[in-house]
Amino acid sequence: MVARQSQLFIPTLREAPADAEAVSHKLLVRGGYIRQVSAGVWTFLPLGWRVHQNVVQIIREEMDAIGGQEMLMPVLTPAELWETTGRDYPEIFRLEDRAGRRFILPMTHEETVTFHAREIQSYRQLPQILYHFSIKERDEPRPRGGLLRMREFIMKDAYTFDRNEDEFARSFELHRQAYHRMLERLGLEFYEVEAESGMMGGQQSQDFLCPAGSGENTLVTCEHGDYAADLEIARGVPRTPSFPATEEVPKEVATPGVTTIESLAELLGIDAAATSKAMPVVKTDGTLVLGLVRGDDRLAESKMLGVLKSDYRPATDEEIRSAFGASGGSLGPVGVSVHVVADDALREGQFVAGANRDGWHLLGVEAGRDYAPRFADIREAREGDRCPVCSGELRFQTAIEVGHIFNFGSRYSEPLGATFLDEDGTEKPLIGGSYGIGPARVMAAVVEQSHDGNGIVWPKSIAPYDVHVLALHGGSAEVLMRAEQLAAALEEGGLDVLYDERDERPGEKFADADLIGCPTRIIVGKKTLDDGAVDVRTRDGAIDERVSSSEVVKWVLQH
RNA sequence: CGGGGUGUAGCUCAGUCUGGUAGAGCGCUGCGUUUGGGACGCAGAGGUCGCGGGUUCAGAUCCCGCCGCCCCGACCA
Repeated sequence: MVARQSQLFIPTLREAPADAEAVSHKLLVRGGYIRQVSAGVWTFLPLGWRVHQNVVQIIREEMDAIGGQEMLMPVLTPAELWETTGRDYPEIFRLEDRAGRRFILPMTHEETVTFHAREIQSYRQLPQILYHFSIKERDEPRPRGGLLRMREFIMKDAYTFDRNEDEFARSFELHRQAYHRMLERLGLEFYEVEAESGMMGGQQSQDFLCPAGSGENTLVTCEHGDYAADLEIARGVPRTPSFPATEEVPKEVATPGVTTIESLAELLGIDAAATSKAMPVVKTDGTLVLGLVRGDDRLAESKMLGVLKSDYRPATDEEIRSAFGASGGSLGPVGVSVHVVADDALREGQFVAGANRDGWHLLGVEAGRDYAPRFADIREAREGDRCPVCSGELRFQTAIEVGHIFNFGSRYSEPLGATFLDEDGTEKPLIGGSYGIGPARVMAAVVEQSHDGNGIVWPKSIAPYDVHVLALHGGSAEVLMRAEQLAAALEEGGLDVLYDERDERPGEKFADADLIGCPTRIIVGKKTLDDGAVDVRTRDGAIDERVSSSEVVKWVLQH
């Protein structure tokens, strides 16, 4: 049935809501796609739900194509299930039923799916690919940017179960390829990057990032296209510092009142890159570790997390004082008893370092000679770095993480006792993987990448309607009749048609059509009625031409 | 959780400093004119000024407390 715009709930807005910042947030609200109910909680209005469903369908088709089996797991989940695996995150919503039984609203379904996977008995039943589209609840400390970070959202999460890591690698590869296919069909520019594995220490963990005007990730790519990574783990090659004269042994220099790299470099008249910066941190087990990076670099927290294999926090002033005998601005690696993790950039050359004595620094401090660190890549890549593969220039872009796939091994199957009997007769835990993608974030990413000053430019694959027919009737019954006939004929041809027969002025209809952003627009008005034609134009502006009424359906189907 | 901002009509906002009848534009309803890029005229509807307490003859406005929302940071399987 043709969708008659006068009867639909498409509340378009002339102005963007005052609290919107991201383009996708503004345009989706203005276009009548979504509305906010509370912080991070959104309703998909009819138009928005159509797009969401289109995204879902593409994901579903690609999942089914690799043998995925769709199912549905519940939101309401007994708390014990999560207690068994020891996942205890602050962003989990908790609740009780009337009898005091405790439940959680899960943020993901590893526990539940593994609970079911206990019914897998034999290697003969492997591998398995199970997935569902379900609502996730996360008590996010700070939701933001419309659909970019929500507290309640729908995610497609898939789970694989395999006999061993080799078999798992095949399941993982299937998903990688499926993700590439779905994102291509969704019309997104995306990069698959190695993801931060953090505390969970997944062996394989890939993120799918879409460059966008807004987003929470920073995508680092090489100008030559041979390197892409999330900033959190990106490796960049920093410039070579210009070093001052070398010293036979570290030489003390008075630096009264100097506690920042800027003032240190200025006082000594040297390159900030020829200094080092000490960051004392304390691991969960209470051990103090000194992180050391070049003066012009920043410590990359997730890299440090990977190196220490433990959560950590900055040391307090008291801890610093008792371990180094000096305060924060004067710390260095020479003569200290704590473990030193030095960034790879400090391997070669002599650097200025704190002397562990307030108001003093050391010139000519050389790793290996003056202190024995453990070297690691712990610096955050930054503008001006060169590509680690080809030395090309690195680019930094804001990006949206739309998907994440990773290996969770036996992280859940062991505690939940999901084992199977292998060919050799031994009982083994299932090897699992998780594969998530958020249709709402996909929508936001598409809008971020595909819009103009007037509104959204939907790709054909997920547009709410294929064709937007505008009847510029101005009271003319004949124009209305012709437009209706055309809309019906297009539907007949298998297209989804949004038919604007509202009693509005042309300018308003054009503006709304631009905002809503259907790929093809057909304008029926008095102007073209006489020569039995209509005006057809594509939302991306590529085509704008007059087509004879009898040819329109064919035209649209062919373009 | 720290920092900043904000809350007045459906939307965007003025009014708050300096207390005294609650406003504008857009939108909405009716009638008329108009009709290929957000028209015009006339007549109308619509607000416990986020919530609670206090000061005052009088509070949108001053004071105290709370809440919502936005941005930056922390956090983010």
